[in-house]
Amino acid sequence: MCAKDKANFVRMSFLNELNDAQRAAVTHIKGPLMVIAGAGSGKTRVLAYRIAHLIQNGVDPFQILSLTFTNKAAAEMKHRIASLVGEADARNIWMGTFHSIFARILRNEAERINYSRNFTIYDTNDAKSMIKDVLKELGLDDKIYKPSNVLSRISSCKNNLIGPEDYRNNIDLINEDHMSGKSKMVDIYERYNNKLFNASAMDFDDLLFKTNILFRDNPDLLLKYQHKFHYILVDEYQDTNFSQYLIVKQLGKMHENVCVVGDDAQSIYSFRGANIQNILNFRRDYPDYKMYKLEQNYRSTQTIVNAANGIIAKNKDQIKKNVWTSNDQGSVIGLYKAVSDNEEGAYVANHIFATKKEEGIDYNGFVILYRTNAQSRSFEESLRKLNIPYKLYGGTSFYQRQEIKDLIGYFRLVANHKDEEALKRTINYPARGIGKTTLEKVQVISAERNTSMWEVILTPQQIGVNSGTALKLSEFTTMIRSFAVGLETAPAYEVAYNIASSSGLLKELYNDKTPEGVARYENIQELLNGIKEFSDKIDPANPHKVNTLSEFLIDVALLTDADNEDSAEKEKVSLMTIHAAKGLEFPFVYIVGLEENLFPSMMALNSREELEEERRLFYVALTRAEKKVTLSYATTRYRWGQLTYGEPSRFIDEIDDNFIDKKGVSLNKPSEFSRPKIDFGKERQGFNSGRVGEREPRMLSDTPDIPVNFTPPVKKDAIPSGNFKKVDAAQSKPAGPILQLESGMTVSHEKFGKGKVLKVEGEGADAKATIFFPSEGQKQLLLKFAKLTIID
DNA sequence: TTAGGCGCTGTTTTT
DNA sequence: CAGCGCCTAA
Repeated sequence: MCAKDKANFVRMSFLNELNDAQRAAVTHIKGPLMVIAGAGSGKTRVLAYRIAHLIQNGVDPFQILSLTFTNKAAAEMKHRIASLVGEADARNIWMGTFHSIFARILRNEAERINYSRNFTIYDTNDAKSMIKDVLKELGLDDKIYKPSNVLSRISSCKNNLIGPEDYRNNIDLINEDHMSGKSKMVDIYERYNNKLFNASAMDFDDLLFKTNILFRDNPDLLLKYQHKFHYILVDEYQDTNFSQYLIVKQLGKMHENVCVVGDDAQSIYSFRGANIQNILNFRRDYPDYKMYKLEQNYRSTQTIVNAANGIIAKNKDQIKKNVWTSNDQGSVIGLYKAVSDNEEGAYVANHIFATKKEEGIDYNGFVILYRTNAQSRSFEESLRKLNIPYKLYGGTSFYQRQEIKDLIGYFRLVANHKDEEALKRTINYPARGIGKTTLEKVQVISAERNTSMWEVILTPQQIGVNSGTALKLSEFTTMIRSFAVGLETAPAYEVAYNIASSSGLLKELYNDKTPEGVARYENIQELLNGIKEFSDKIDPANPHKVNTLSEFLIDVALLTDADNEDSAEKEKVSLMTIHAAKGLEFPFVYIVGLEENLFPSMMALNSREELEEERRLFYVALTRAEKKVTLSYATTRYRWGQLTYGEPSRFIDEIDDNFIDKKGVSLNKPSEFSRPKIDFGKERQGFNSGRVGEREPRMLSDTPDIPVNFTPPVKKDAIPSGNFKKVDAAQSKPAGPILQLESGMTVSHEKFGKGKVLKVEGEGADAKATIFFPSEGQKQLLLKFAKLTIID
């Protein structure tokens, strides 16, 4: 078979793998199209095949712009396309997240918007820190103007392309601020933007905002990119915001070969400005668009598909579609009620261990999904106890760690001297006697002169510090400048290593022999190793090219450690938030922490819209599963260091009884779903002293034997939590004796004094008594918490 | 100027 | 519980 025939053969065979709707979407070449793709309906496959199909029909990969939601999705897509059309073509497609693609374009065209191509991308922490500085400069109270609130308001403005000027002219916004007592909001916004500019920095939203500005103010450039991108594809279209929508619209104007793929039922990013409206806008902008609906689910069992359909049907806002599957019925959804967050962790870990054995499937087939990152701890601990390897996605990512940010701070400052957040971070770490006082002076002067801090410390004599400090400042600027040698020309690792060691940072960490210090040193080594790898990588198309630190820095702010796929794909259980799981699939899915106020989140109970988004999130979670879903919740949980009581999530009850097995729960606790509410208001102090959970009976019928001398692989990515002591302490502390009370007894309570027992219910750990205290009235107390003594 | 201790306060999801 | 800002001692 010659190459051409082979290509034809491949094409024929991959088109045959598609169903009618999929094939129609893939082979639709010219003109706008929208693909509404139900969960598990082969959306990624359609996108990948469509791109492959375009290339096979003579489209130059350089003319294809494919926008994905995460870097990971982009990498996966490239991989798939490479297997269809070959590595060389796949590499040349413009594929990535909105943020990374347009950061790249902004760097290339930086001078058009008065920026240097070395601009820094500020992450959320940098941005918040800058907001705090703005508040200080304006003399505003950060209790009223909470930095995170301010930032999210600014962010939503930017996502809707409302700049400070527009804000000032927008009566509604100004009124809103006035009503809420935050009339200075617009001043903060303006000054914040100004400071970003002085620091030669952009926040995440700026990357999109400034792209719009760039295209608005430079028609020639817009034309250039319109010409360039003959074909545009947008994944997860339901999660794009207005700013992104407009970029796509502008770029697509010339060829109108715009393909958007999405599912309104999986829209879970409205907090980030995502707007369903964009789907309607698309219809308006391209009246002759074609729509394809992918409704056959290939991923999940009938049980899962039907349960998920039932859930989403409870939402009012949605595009009607009929997701179905011809897969097996499969097993019912499991439900487990745990008495504590730790016990929930133990149950899930044990269940995974047992299921793996039973099904002969490896650990990659399992995922634990939770609503908030903070929930990961109990699962990590339980998995470690069973020596089950796991990988934690999200959370405090590698790049967010203090020591990593410190070193990258140096890199950033070297590349962009104006980077104020980097300067603040590095100027006195390691300590060089440039303290708070000096820094404040510098900040005040730079604000007065409307310039960067770097500019100010270049001439330290002018800022009224003593000569010793002035000397230290000029030593610092000299050092930073010396680091810049080779930034654009030498291999990244050489420059990076020199900075790490000459700045004194490496030594500082090396000298710290505490366990945390050692871990930090190792993390720095890991970063340096990563840079070494980057340096050594050879581009086959350009083998003599040097990979510089400047290039390494370009995308570092946009990386999350989910993108650092482990080189060796060792088998591991995945732990992540539901948001992070979007687009992924696993045979066995555990959705945990299904409690009111946690999932749905307490923050989302104020409106129908918010609750519906939580419900879509639950829908996304369910539809990640291929074979089996297991739900769990805990009746008690530590939140913010406090023991709290939870009720089962409403979402559990929203699942049709045919698809869920509630036996495990009702056997333990017949009255669970109608458990009387207990007012714990006054007893709270009492609860703090007692710890629950750890010593509860496990209630597991299938608890596997735990291998005693299983040697755990040392896992770098299994993040040391350093928090084991506390758990162990809690475990070894025996539970207070549970008194055998009977009604009629007189007892004494630490806080409430003497009281008379009226009623005793339940047994063991769950026993509770109704007691009448003359001073307090009638109380219901759980005996395992209440410190009671029997008087007679 | 720095380090360390104390008390206060939020409590979601992410590029 | 964590991360912070504020205070004090050296």
